[in-house]
Amino acid sequence: MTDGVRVRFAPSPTGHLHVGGARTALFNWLFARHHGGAFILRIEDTDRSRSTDENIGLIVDALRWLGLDWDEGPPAPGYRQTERLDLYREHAARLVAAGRAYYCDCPPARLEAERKAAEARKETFRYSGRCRGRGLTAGALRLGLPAAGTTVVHDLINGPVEFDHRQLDDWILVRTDGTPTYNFCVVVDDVTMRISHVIRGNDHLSNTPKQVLCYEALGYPVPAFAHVSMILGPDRGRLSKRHGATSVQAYREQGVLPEAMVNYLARLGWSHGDQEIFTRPELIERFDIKDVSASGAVFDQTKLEWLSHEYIKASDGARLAPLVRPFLAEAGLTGPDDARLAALLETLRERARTLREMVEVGRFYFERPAAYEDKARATLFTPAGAERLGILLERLESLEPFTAPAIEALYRDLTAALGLKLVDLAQLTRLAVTGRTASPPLFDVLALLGRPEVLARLRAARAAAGSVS
RNA sequence: GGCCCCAUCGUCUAGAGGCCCAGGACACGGCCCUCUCAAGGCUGAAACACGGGUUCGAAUCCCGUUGGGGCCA
Repeated sequence: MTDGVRVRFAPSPTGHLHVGGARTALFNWLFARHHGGAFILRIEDTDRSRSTDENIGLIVDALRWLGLDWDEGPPAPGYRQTERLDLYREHAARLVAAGRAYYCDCPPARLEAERKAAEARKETFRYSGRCRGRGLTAGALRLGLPAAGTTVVHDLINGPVEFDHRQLDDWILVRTDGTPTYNFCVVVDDVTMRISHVIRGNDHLSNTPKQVLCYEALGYPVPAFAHVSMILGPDRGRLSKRHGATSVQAYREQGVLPEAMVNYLARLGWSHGDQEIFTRPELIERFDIKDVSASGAVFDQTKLEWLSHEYIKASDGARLAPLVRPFLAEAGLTGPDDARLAALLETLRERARTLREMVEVGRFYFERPAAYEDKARATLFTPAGAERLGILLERLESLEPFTAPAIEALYRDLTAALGLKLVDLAQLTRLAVTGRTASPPLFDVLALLGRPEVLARLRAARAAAGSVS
């Protein structure tokens, strides 16, 4: 039955969209699209102190940037837990009525003391269940679990995982103050949204048996589960801020292309033979939750940047131009019109891993060099260098047409006439025009810059070379 | 501490008992190309955590150990 697939991504809006969350969202989305099912976005904002509307906006933006569209969810009403409190209350009441849940008035201080005592005896603390059957009508609501037996979670990634009921507490569904707990909300939400497959982080696997028991107590069918491994930092610990950028937004700001991010995240813990690069349709077609790895994966920014580079190389200047604009502005630069910008970017795409790098590498296109690389300046801007710049200035002034092939011919002729190597004049010119020793092919750069600009830069360089000596 | 998950090159992974003295990719080294830097081509180094089983045969199955992660607190 592949037609009833309904999956969800349920972030807590307590911050940016984390790459781990993004990957979970992606796997859900791919699963839904592969099976022609529905992808639902739900906001788990019961932690009001840390959940903000601003964060919801951030997460929504990040998902949109990644191209993960949802079939149900915000801005439509009813997809935020704070809007669903009645549902939780209603289901809690049903469990009480069915005798599957009971109230407990054990003071937290006493439970805490028992916990400490158990710890001192090196034992595992488990709530005793002493309030069960007392017929209380107030307090914390607990789900009565079977005292013996096991619950098996049939996980699509990890296989069957068995949990012994003796290890499980009668867990709290609703706190004494009336607020439902996270795990209970999740069950009620998944049930009422008719979720068929729960694809989420590995960190929820341990809570799953309790949830399964809750589904059963409620008389609902249990969905299929797939627990995706966590994303790790270089030290194999949970990926956190101290490892560097962890939010999707941060990579977006670095100028990583969204399709690269998606491709990278997809390949992190999932694979399809030896294939590394996937188009979105390929991803949808080939994705199978069963092929997702059960082990944790280290986030490798270098590989992400390699993919970003691959996608940048594959994009033409016209596509890149609008994407680069914000990065130009950020660098305090103003670019030319789209057509011209596109032409410039053509020479940059093989040399930049990110959009931001593109601006750095091509900076000279947008402003005259503010300085020359020191070392090169010392060896190239010599009296002889100044003289050669003078000759170049003179020749270039009358060159017709001012195109890359013509410029190259001029350089080759002149090089031979002066008994030099092409590299000698090329590097001298490169430094003069770009301020650096590395750039896109020189003759293309000169042609793109145009004669007036080239001459102006050569003159400035000649002056600088003259002042050195 | 108890329970749960995980374990192939530095990293992401292929591998579902013989095709593997382990393949691909990133990163790294070398060579080629070349006006520089890239890109590209070729090439090199680099792994089955350990110990027991099962089997004619194990990276692949089982058990244990170690290590890492998670949940409960």
